[in-house]
Amino acid sequence: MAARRAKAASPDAHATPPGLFAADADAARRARVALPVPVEGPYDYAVPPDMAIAEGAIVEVPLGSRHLPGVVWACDPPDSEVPADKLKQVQRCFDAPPLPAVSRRFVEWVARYYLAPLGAVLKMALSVPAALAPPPPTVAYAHSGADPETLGARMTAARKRVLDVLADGPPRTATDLAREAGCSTGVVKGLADAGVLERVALYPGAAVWPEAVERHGPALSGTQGRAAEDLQAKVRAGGFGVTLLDGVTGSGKTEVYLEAVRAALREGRQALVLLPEIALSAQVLERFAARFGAEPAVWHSDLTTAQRRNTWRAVARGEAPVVVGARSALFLPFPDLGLIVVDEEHDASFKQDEGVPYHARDMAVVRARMGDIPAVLVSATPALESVANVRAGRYDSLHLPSRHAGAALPEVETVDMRGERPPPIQGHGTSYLAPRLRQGIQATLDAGEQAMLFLNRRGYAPLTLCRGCGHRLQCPYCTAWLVEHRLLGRLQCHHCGFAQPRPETCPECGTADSFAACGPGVERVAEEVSALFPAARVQMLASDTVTGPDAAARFVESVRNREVDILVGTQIVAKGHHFPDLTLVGVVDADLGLSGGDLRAGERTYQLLHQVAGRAGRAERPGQVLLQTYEPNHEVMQALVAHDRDRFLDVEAQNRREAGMPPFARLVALVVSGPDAETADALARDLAKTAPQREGVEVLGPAPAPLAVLRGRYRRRLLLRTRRDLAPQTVLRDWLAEVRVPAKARLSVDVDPYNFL
DNA sequence: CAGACGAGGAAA
DNA sequence: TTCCTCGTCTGT
Repeated sequence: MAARRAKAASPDAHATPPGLFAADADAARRARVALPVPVEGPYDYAVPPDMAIAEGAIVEVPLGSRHLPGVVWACDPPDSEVPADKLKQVQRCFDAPPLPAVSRRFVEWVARYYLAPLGAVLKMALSVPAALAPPPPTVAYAHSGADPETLGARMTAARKRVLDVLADGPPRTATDLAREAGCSTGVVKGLADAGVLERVALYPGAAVWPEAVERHGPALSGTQGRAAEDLQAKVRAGGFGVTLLDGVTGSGKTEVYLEAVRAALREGRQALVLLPEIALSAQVLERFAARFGAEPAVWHSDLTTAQRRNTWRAVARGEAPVVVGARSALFLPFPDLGLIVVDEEHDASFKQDEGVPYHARDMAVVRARMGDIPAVLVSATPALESVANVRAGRYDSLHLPSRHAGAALPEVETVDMRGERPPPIQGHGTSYLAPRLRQGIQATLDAGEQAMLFLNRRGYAPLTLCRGCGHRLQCPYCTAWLVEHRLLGRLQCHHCGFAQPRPETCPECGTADSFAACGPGVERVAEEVSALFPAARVQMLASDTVTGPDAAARFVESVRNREVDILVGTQIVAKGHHFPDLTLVGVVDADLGLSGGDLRAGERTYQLLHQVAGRAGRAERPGQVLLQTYEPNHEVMQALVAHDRDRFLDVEAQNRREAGMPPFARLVALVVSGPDAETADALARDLAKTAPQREGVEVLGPAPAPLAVLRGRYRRRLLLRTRRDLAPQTVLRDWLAEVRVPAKARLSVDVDPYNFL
């Protein structure tokens, strides 16, 4: 209130630009500051009289006993209820670019949509505390523009070389110039002292590459060219719109969207390309670099602090034209973003599982809408959500046919495991490879080609049981079996990280040496393959055996160089590596992803197996794919065999519509957890009792979560389902306002859940 | 989130 | 009694 009066009393208050304080306001000015901590809303602070501040400014404020960075959300908020004597003072304003208005509105929108505290979302946008202090600029040297002769500067051969080197290029450091000119740094410094060169501040950051815009990529085919032109036109015109760019591997979709990126650069605007975290390999980045002639700025979870700081600041200053990043790149402070591309848009890893559970593909669309710019979603196997949006006319679509017109499609067959039980191998025991798959591998080896076996299950065996009493080795903290990892010599829980060595005796009946490994993991399949094909070189690959990008790159090299005959791997072999001599792909258990209560089980299995199948054969060499399944008539298998994605999507859409499931309805998952079953049950019951009752809204559950105990906490699930045209957030807010969550219990809310555990 | 604070257990 | 761990609370 005091602030409002002060402003009204100021004679030229009306002349103050919106978002700025009246310069001469003598009463206490207030700033409403959003903090990167999960408090419900922004807090108000007093602004010292001599401090200049505007909305979006990043400031330092005290909170409790510590000092935190925060973002000015509003200047002199008219509705402040906090009494003036409670206000603490803004300490200082960081010398960093302000958080752009679009970013602020975006943060706010994400928080409201996912029912997350504003601060929890802001934290993602302020993830780089070190970036707030200006980095010490590097000193670089540029032509001062003065004529050496008028300055009376001596012109030695070395000095001449430095000037020549500098003539065709940007300012550089003394070290760089000296190296290029083949002299000592003293020469460069001498020129600067003489006034021929001037010292300029060079901010470390992502490369700026003006020439990239004009660099031409490979020639595009007719369809590709038309698609590229369509996207470029959208980028040039600006304005919000979403386009689904859909085409199989080898259809040139990357080249097409890079043309759109180029158009954004030509407009002088920034472009963001989102990729699933694991796809951000050196390989992919090299491809971008090759295409643009310079490294794009990169953003993912394992950057060093220095890289993070440099990239964040470069983006904020508008100096990073292209950012290639994982989902969190969405929260970078782009001042003038002109395009967002989401590659592999169907990939489930775009949904964040912990913290604020946002979906980066969906939020990319929201970010595009707020920035009034186009978004492009790219995939060979688009998500049903995206396809439904195209069919409903909300998104445009561009389809790219395969460059090799069907020739590259591998032949996909099912191996019916009901009829083709794998016979045990002499002296080895259970087998997981049917005779037909074994023959296929043999034929591939005979032809001098490579084979790959895919099983999306790490370790040796998913279950270990006692032959004496039937006891199953379980995680002490989770409702889950311990997975044997024979290479590591221990049993692991894949949910909480618990690990123990394999016990000597059964903890239940005490029998020694009584354990039996049940079911296959990649390690076990690799073992079997080695026994079946002793002459072949077998390589096993799983996320826990390949550590870091270096190991991955070395591995790719070894397969390319024909140092491996048979490759056995999990998920990580599915992603786009091109192995020209790999002609057979065997899927050990194609049904693996289909069980369980996941509404997208079929869709995901299709996407994964499609991607794996795409590893077989390339261009001139036809590939073969064998799917071992107990359900050869399942629509997923049928669609893969017939290469009929659209029919699969039709069936899947029909099923979802009939079941009243997304994308034809909205879901919010509520997971209740507590230290014991009673606490969890009590809260779940309370929630059920107060469940909203109205048209188009439905509450399913409570039911024990599939992982009924996780990390020692007991879990119950409820599911809120609303009609597509209703906002579940409002319903949920009203509902949750009625329920008191006891201190030791927790309630987590997941809007648009993808994880049904 | 991170620090401050208080309850309850083990060591002394 | 003290010290420490763990869990709960609070922040303008």
